[in-house]
Amino acid sequence: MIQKNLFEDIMRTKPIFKNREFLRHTYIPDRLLHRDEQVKQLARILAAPLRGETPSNVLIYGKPGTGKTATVRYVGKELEEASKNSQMKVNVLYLNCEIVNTHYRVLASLAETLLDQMKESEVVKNLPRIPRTGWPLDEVYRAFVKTLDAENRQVVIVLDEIDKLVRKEGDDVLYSLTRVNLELKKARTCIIGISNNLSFINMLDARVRSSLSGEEVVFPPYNANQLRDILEERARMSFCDGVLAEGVIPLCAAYAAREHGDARRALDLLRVAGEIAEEEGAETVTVEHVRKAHETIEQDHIVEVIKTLPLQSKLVLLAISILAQRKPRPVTTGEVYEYYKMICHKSGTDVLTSRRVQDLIAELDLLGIICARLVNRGRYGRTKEIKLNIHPLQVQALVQEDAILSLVGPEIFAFLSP
DNA sequence: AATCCACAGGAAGCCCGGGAAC
DNA sequence: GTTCCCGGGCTTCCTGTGGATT
Repeated sequence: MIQKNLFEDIMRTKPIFKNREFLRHTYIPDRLLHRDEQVKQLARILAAPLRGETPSNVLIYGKPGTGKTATVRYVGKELEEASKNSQMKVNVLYLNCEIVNTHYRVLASLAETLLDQMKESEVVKNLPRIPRTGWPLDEVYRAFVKTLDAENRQVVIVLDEIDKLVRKEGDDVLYSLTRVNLELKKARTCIIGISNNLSFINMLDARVRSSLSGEEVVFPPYNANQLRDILEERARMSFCDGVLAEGVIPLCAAYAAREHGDARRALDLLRVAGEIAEEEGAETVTVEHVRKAHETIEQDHIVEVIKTLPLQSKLVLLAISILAQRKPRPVTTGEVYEYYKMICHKSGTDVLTSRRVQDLIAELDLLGIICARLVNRGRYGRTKEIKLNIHPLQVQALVQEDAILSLVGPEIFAFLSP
C-alpha cells in the first residue's frame, strides 16, 4: 500500500518550481535591477585598466542584501571579458574576508586564486606555491608579490566584508595590500573593499584610510517597489507559470522592505513559501504560504542562535524557560538568578556572579530570544521583566542537546521539569 | 520628605588561552 | 622554546534609579 501511492501522489500534483536555483542569493543575475547607478559608477572607475591606467581603490558601502557583492561580481566579470579584447590583461580576485581573515591566509589565498587563473600560462611553473601554513609572513608576502608581478597586467582585488580584516591596530594586511604597488614592476593592483559597516573606516590607520577611500560607492536599501521588480524577475525564471497567487510577491517585498530592504531576505522568503506550498501539495503559492515562510525563517534563525549559545547562556535561558513555564507573569532578574544557581549546582557547573548573569540576560535580549523590559516597582526595587520569545519546551529541548549538559545526563532535566 | 528596595549598569582589574615576536 | 601581548570572559566594587512605603 505504501509503494503504490508513494510516487503517484507526488506525480499527480503539478510542480511549483521550474528551477529554484535562481532564488538562491549565490546566483548572480545577468542584469541587475535598480543598481544601474552603482554599476555605471563602478564601471567608470574600473575602466581605467583597459586604458592601461591604474584605477583608484574603491570602498563600497551598504546594508546586507543591497546587491553589493552581486554588482561587484557582475562588473568584475564584464571587465575580465572586456580585457580579452584589449591589450591590457585584467585579473579580478575575489576574497570573502569573513572566511579568510588572517594576514597569512589572505595573501596565500589571493596568490592561489591568481595562480589558478593563469594556469595556462608558461610563467606559472617558476612561481612559488605557498603552503597552507608554515612560512614566515614576509616570505609569504614576497611570494605573493612575485606572483602578482609575473606578468604585465592589472589586478583588481575584491575584499568582501573587508571590515572583518580590521581589529583595532591590526590592519597590517590592508596596509601591505595598499602598498604593494610600490614593489611591483610589471603589474598594477587596485582594491575594492566591500563593507556593510560604515564605521569601520574610523578604525583604520590614517594612511590606509586615505589610500583605500579614493572612491566610494554607496548602495542604498531597496524599497518595496524595487524589491517587487527583483522578485518578479527571479520568479519568472524559477516558478512554473501561474503558480503564484495574487499578492504573494508584494507581501514578500513588504516583509523584506521592513527588514531594511534586504533582497536576500525577500528571495529566501519567496523560495521557502514555494517549498512550503510544494510540501503541502498545493497547486499555487498563496499569501498564507508566505506568512508561514516568514515564521519558519524567523524560527530557524532563533533555533540556530540558541544551539550555538555558550553553555552559561544556555543555563540562564533554561532557568528563564522553566520559570516562564511555571507561572504566567513575567519573571525577574532575581528569580532567574536564584533558579540559575540551582541548575548549576545540580549539573555541577560553575556558578557565575549575578553581575555577569545580568550581562548574559542583556545578550539574550539583544539576540531576540527573550524580551527584557526595565521596570520600577517602587518599594520593591527596580528589575527587568523577562519574557520568552519562543515556547519554553522548545528551549528546553534545544538546551538538552548541548554536549556538556548531555554528559551530566537527563536526570537534571527530569528534576527540573515541573 | 525621606527612605529603601532590587536591581541596572559603569569602571577597573584579574585570569587564561592563543597567537606573534624574539 | 620562551616571552610578550591581546582580547574575552569574568569578578569586584561601585554609583544610580524611581516610585511604593513610611
